[in-house]
Amino acid sequence: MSVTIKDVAKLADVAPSTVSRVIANNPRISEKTKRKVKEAMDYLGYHPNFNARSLANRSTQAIGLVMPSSADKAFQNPFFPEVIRGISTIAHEQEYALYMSTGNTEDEIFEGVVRMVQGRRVDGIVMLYSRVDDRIMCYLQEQKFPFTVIGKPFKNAESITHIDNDNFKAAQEMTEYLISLGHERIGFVGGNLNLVVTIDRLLGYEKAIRNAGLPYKDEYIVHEEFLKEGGQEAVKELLALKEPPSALLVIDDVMSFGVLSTLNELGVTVPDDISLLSFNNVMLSELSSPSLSSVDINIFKLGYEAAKGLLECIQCPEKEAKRVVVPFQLIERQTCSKVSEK
Amino acid sequence: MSVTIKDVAKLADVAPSTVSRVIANNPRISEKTKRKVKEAMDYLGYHPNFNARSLANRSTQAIGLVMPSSADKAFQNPFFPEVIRGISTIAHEQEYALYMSTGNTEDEIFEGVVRMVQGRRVDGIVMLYSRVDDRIMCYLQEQKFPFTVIGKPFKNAESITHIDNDNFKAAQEMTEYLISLGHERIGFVGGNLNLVVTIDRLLGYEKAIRNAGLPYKDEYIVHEEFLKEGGQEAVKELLALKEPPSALLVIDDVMSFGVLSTLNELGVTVPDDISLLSFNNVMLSELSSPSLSSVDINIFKLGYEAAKGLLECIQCPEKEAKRVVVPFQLIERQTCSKVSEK
DNA sequence: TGGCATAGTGTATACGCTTACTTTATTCCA
DNA sequence: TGGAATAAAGTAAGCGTATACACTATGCCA
Repeated sequence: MSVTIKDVAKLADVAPSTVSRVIANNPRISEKTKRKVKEAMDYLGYHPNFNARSLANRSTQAIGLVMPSSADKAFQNPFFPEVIRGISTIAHEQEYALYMSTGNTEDEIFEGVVRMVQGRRVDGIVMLYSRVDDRIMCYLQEQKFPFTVIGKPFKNAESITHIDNDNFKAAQEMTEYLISLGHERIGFVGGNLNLVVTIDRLLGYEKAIRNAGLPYKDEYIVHEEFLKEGGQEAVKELLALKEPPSALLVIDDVMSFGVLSTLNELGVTVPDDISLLSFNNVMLSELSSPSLSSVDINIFKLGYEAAKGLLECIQCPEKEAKRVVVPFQLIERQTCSKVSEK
Repeated sequence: MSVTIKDVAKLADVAPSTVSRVIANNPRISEKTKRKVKEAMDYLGYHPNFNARSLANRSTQAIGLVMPSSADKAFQNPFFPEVIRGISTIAHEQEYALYMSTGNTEDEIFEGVVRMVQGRRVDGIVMLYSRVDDRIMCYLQEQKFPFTVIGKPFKNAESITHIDNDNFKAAQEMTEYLISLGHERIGFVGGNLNLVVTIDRLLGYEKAIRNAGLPYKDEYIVHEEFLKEGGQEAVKELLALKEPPSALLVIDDVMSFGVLSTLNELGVTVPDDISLLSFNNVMLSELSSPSLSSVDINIFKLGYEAAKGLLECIQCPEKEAKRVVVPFQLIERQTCSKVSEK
């Protein structure tokens, strides 16, 4: 059917193994033969069959991506395209292909991962999120299958290569920044509490609040999905407090969009009535009005480093797990201002 | 190393071929043997090796997704996660895996596709976009490789299975809708003119304008990337006209975000000063303020049907190409109003 | 000139699975 | 009871590539 190594060998008048060595650019083959074989390959339009190669090789030249449930609203977050861009950049450099696994339920995703791993479809996996008590991560560890995580693993973080921002520090510094603007009542709008990133940022927030000697109030802490319905309630509750916050630290730009929209409907002006500071600096964050002040967490680099780390794991399995910390940077736009004197 | 069909065969005391037939659920195997073999499989934790299977089988149980250049801003459009959700739903149902191909340049993408196809990594491909004179599509046709397209192929549309909205009609109806609100000066903010969808919608817009006996003015037509920088200029130009439009038909919600933001900065109020109507109804479109009136093009279904069509192509290659039209629906929110009397 | 490195190629087997073909066991009817 | 028909399982040959090992030719030195 399609042209194989044997066809090339016949045409170039060499043995199949020689052709194989030419493909692998084996130094034991003379330049002359290499040229001859390459001509034959071009002439026939030969392309190696990856499946055969994988079988003989025990390597697939593919890496798997594990995304959150596609039913989850988070799936639509522009974070993912950007992180994938980072991953695919290095994957391309090293001629690795990308395999995707998603599903509507957690079970579906798990099942997909098992198929990837056991079926030897990929050489390693990048987890695009880190949640508390993740079944998939446990499974991968049990199987001793190479993987890296974007975010901090909930447990065994020392033994798992992971790429993360220092979310604790970031949240702390950002809270301090808000405090430096004169805000004393700062709310925290978080997302899914099962995500480690939520926890880290909340802790950083708490640290800054306590360091500054401000009261840490539970009613200032709110966790919601970013969608309008949920967010609306949360924001209303916050504003209905006797002493409503004058600034909000929001865990994600998309969530900020929702918050912004709700505030707008309620007739609250940002940043005059309330300041807003969020994380991620996704491409859209400059498109809202007012445009979002946001912490650039360098999503591209998170992806790039995660894939790079994974390829290292694959190539030298005995290498030690490491933690890569990607720097963050505040991008000031229009949603933060000094607290207004009343 | 890992457990193979032979190990299972040995344990179950049958021949490897029998095990293989049990996996394929071949009716020629008695129920008794099936049970015995399945027990052995469970006991050993057996999972078939996909590569070996692909090789023997000449089928991979995987489909490839071709996305636009990741350098392209369009890559970040929430359209893609949603379309992928549709694809992955049916892929999961039929136990197909998803392969992704992206790259920073068109060449990289092309190369990736060639590797997918020639390397037999996938059984078929879904093109997630349709552009004018697309090299990849030509290549796939030449190779007679199964593929489907989301959007309308620029040429040979009859011979390529594709899933599309009736974008011409949609744009026409939406323009008519704006006209019915009393608007006579309607601008069109398009995106990349290399995309077939842009062309179709522009033509629909033109049709409606002409049908209504309104003047079709080139200066009302603008094409920009959705990012702030570009969009800003375009919008400013439109508003600087002697007779600026009172309504804008925008090709994409994300672009609308940019437009909205620019208008805001310019002190133009939506929808009082100018109405805005866009396409796609991505999840974010309700999160802007005012929330976007948008045409729901049923992105999920586009993905679902594209994958379904592809699987049909793969399973019966002689089947004829077909066109699937996914219905659209206007979602009225807050960005359109009757033209204000002056 | 014989022997021995060394470079360059070829041979043959394995990777794990599918499947056409064969063989064996069972049933059933004349 | 013999033999055809059928059901069930086994044998073995690939699928396309990689690679350990074997082999040949050449050059070099003693």
